[in-house]
Amino acid sequence: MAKIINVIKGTKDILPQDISSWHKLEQTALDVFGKYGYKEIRTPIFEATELFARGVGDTTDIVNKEMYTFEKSDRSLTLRPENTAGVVRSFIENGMTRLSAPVKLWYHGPMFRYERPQAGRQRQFHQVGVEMFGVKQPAADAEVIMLAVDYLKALGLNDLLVEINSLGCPACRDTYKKRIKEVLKPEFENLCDDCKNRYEKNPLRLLDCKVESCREIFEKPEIKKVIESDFICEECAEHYSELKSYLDKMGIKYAENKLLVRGLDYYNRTVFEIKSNNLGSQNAVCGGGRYDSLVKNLGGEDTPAVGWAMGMERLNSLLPPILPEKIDAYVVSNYLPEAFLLAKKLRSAGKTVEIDLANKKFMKQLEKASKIAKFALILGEDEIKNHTVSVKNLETSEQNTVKADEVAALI
RNA sequence: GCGGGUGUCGUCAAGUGGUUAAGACCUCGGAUUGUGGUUCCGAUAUGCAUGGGUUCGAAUCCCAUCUCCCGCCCCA
Repeated sequence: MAKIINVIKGTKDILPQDISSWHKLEQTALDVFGKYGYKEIRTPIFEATELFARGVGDTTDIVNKEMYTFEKSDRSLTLRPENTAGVVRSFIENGMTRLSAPVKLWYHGPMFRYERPQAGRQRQFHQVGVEMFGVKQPAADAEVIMLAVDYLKALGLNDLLVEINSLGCPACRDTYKKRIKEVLKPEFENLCDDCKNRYEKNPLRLLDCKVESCREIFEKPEIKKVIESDFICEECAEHYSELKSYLDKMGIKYAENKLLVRGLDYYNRTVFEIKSNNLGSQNAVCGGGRYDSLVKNLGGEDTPAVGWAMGMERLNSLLPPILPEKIDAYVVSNYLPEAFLLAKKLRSAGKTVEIDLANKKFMKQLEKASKIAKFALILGEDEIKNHTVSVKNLETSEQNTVKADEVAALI
């Protein structure tokens, strides 16, 4: 035998026995998002590399080490590692700025990141997400979070934790970063390697380091004071508290998490995650936030926006498995032309029908029928002669011989 | 990218240096050429992730590579 070829590391087949859950995720998205006025958008799976460098941020891990990038005719192209940049690109390019705000879009599809695979993390994975453009008020943040919770509820997922935080605007965040860096400067040499790296790249990330020695440093009073200070400016604080009051009024439970930072550069003000305890260490099913400067940074008109994405594989692993359903009927016959005609008629009437195509023995056909179908439709010499079909209920073993036209009504 | 574990049929597995690699499920065939789902009989790994090595002898020991899993980093 020839050597077999395996799937690429970090990718997976979605097999027929698992496809129903995927349909459920997609159908529920269509239903729930539709009710909020979201329209589906499908953008290409690869884009100009520059889109992600400028959109996601060229200091992020995603852009720095996780992208599948290739050259073609002097152009650098990249398999999308996430879809916000692509949707924003399309929003700008197709003049959606001119549409009456808010513009509400949703998508689902494969994303690609070159990471070490483990539970809940693949190199090709799928996301479903929403983006809302044109509303700067915190009501938009609230609705988008509400939508996420609604979607999860519609899937039967209630036992999840919503965490929120505000990163402030670029101005107040920069001040905060500077103060953190200042107060930590004398301790720099004592930080772990990861933290030294974060110190330069993303000081906000320093705060949730798990290394003991770092934790001790952050516990020092003068440092703790800076870390825990409310750095965000008045306007941002108001935006944040308004969001919280909406969530309170809607009965959406959430926890505030000051350490919630998120790794994509484009977020400002609201960020949030939805977590599960049943996912191992990759415990976030949903992540998102506000990104008011992204449209402008990508060459569009200054347009506020907010959105989120969920990992569909992670959602799937939280969903109970869907058992395969039996088909309506299996035609048991060694008279193929007649069997084809019967099946065709029933399929037109909306039934799911299969036929034995291999001319197997009667008993084998019936055995097969009992495994996969609710009814066996026996079509033998006698039945054909009399234009009848013997309809056998495979659960109750009841059997009736009826006119061929009457079969559809019985199954 | 770093650290730890793992890998025997389509699936779940026994086997820890000595001749033909248990068993179960699934699949297929027969008992059973018009009545199934129960039962009974039979078939199915010249091979143990892959490639080397040690040995008279390797699924079993050693080395390398790969996979998947777990943790870190990061993220959905």
